[in-house]
Amino acid sequence: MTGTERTDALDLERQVCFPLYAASNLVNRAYRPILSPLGLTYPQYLVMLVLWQDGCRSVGALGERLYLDSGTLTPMLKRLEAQGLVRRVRDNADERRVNVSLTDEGAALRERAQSVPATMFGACTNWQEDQLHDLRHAVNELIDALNRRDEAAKPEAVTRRKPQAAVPD
Amino acid sequence: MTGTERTDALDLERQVCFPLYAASNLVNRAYRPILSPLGLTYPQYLVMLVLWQDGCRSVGALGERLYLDSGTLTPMLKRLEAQGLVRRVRDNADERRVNVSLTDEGAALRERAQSVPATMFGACTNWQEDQLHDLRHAVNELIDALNRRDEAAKPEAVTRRKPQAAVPD
DNA sequence: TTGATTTATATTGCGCGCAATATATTTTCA
DNA sequence: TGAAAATATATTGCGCGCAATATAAATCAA
Repeated sequence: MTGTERTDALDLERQVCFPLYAASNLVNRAYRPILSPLGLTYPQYLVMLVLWQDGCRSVGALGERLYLDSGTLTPMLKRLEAQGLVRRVRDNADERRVNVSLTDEGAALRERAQSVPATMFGACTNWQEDQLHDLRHAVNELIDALNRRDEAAKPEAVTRRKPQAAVPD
Repeated sequence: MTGTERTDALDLERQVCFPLYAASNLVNRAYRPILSPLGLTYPQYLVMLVLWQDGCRSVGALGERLYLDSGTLTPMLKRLEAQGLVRRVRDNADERRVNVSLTDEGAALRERAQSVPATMFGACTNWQEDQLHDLRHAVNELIDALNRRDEAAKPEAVTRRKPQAAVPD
């Protein structure tokens, strides 16, 4: 109302993706001191979560779970291998694939990681379980929407990634 | 129930921060083809949003708005300067500061950016305004919670960044 | 079977993010 | 005033993310 011409659509406060971007950076920062004693970065921690949960997985399967491609995963997995946490072995049945599995040390690290979620959110006062639940739900719906948009954009070809649907709720 | 010992807290599906991380990556990817014709990356676009909205700002003030520090901003602002979109000038009153302002070209770019939000979310079918609103609200609450946690962690010193409260709703 | 296409991973180059550190300026206060 | 502390930005080094490209293996088609 002050007279200067302003188009609200470009106001930072109107953006939906900026809080997402900022929160992702803040989360990464918050995890760093918690994961550092385990020798892991946050993306590396996510890879370990998948392997602890699913066991041996190909590079492509890890990428589908985490929405990442080989350009990101290959160097990251090599670092985890150099640390002795995972093995990278060519698949005998299909020599194109590389199977990633846990070493004994990688599997053992799970015990030390048990306290990570509680450390992360235990210190986060004033934050209730159901709010986290709502947030997870809302973000997962955005992920679904972005994936549907990608599929709609190129209907005649397979999408670059074929991520499974975001986890329900 | 299958007998293998499993601790749910480390399941990927239980994580709150992973969808945030994945969504942030997907958003960055989705913005790329939209911003590429403008010669901007998504973080650069955010800087331009602040400058279009606030006008001339110091590096530190930009960092408070975007939750970034000089280690990220300085090289980014140099790239924007090399493109002729912004100016970086030492503050006469306080020679420690560097003020960042728009060039004519940078200010003019705003017109071409007007269509960016609609392009981003216009193609996103099945996604309602109020869902985006809820998402923004939920993520902003997490940002506030993480900031409160940081302040609580080191009460005797000023926090590394002093971000203003996340935008209300 | 062979040649073309598809699939899986690796490589290259670039732009973030950020901790740690360095440098220069300003403020504090003894 | 003058030394110490605080403040603002810059630099360094490293680990992502990802588009584009390369390479090799598997599949498909003629």
